Amino acid sequence: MLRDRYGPSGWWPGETPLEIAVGAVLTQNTAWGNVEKAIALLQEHSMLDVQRIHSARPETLASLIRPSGYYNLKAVRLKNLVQVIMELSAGNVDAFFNRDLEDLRSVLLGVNGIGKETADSICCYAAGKIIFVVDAYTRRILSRHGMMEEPSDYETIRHLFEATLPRDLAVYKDLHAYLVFVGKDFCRKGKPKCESCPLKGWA
DNA sequence: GTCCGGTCCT
DNA sequence: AGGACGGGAC
Repeated sequence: MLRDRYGPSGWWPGETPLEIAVGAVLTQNTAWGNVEKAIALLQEHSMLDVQRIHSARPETLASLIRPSGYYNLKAVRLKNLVQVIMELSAGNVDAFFNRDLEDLRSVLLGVNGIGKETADSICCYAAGKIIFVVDAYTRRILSRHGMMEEPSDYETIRHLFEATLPRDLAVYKDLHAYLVFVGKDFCRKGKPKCESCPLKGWA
């Protein structure tokens, strides 16, 4: 239903794996529009770079990513992320992502400030690994359609999708993107627009 | 005033 | 379990 409605999603927005990973951290509990401003500022200051982020003062980084909110917290989180890229791959982003999914995921989860959703977003969209990303929209949509016992564990929901979906990276990328589209535009927290929702009639 | 593509700490 | 982090858009 969602593919018919939306077509290829083109997700994740971002030109490079590093930009995608940075975006994944910056968008934590934050509207994407604000993240775009922050990423644009990083680019304008040539700061979308592992070495630059690594050597930047947290306050400098924070001032650039200010529009994305939680800027002091996220500045440290970005530095934590590039720190592990420096340590494990000498700052080589491609090399860092070129490891087994299990390995990459556990390394990312070991970074302070990167939880499951952020780790899986990076694995899927920056590293191209087949892993399904669960977020607040996913939970809300499943819940409202009576497809989920509440509260459901992150891993339980992830495995629910992974047990059913074809092992196709494009499908994984697109479905999560579609759920975000539906979550933003229809299955909103406040006033859901069920009548015009693409998932009207689904369960 | 509410909500946002969470996560960590107490 | 509850609180902190926070600017920007509607």
